[in-house]
Amino acid sequence: MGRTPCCDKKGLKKGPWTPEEDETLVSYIKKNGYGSWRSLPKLAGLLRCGKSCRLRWTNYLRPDIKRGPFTLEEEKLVIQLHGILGNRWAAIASQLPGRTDNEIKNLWNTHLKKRLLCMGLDPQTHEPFTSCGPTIKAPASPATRHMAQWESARLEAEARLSRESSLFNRPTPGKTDSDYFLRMWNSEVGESFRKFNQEDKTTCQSPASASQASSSTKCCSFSAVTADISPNLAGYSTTASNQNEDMECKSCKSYNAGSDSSSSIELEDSSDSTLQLLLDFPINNDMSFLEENVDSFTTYSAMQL
DNA sequence: AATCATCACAACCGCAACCCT
DNA sequence: CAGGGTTGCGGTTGTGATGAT
Repeated sequence: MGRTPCCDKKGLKKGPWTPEEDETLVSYIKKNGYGSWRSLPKLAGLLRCGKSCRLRWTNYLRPDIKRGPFTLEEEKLVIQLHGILGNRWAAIASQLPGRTDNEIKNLWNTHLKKRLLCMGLDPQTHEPFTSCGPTIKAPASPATRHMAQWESARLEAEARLSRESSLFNRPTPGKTDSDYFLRMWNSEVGESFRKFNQEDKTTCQSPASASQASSSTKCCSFSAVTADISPNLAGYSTTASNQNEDMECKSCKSYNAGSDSSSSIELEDSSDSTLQLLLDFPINNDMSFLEENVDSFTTYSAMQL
């Protein structure tokens, strides 16, 4: 139907790679780089299609691949980023050095998604389910939406930049979206955004004490992760645990087995999980001004209620 | 010990965006 | 500008490993 598969040529091998094939591919790329995936298999003497070679290299053979289980920090980051970016695995992977999009996708589908479901959270929206499906939540504050859009664009640009810089044997491409983003950031639009934040900071009061409410949680210790990401999620997990403290899904159990440091955690109360998510996000470049505005945004958010 | 179910992850497929001519 | 080729991405599948019965 329609498109013909790329590997339907007779003689091309499919399925798992052998150590010999790996060796051939690695030594060829080390020596010659990967100019064209299409022609690479022929030049390297592999009976594989270019697509298969590229996948094998990027997901398994690349020297900077970090193997082994994901750490708690990495899982936190994946959930944070998924909340912002959705199923854009490549963009998420660009923020986790040594991890591939495929690996993260697998992690999400086999572990994290189930854990969210187990906690009664919609894996797509990260919002609690109600008996009639996902909760319809009041829209985030304008500031939050604005920040989320910029953060999403920034991550995308960063992903592209890191991809481009990693292509050690490929010609430098022309103008890209990242160029565009950087131009935008330095343009009037970016300026107005920065100004907006600055004004917000000066006009808003100090953070309300509303964020002081805290409680401990006992249910799925997965909430150790979600608590850091979103107070809303953590708060919900507490509620869920009250409803059925003995109920713990397999996925959560396996998670608990790997982490026992989270039996009790501090939770904050906030109406805007997206805002908190962004504020929790590790920022170490010129977006650092966002951190400076934690107080004002928290207040702004509270004022929207 | 055998069988079945579930899990984990590597690999494949097809679409869409991008690039080049 | 159009069209064909190439690459990147996300969804899905296949299969070996592991656990449960």
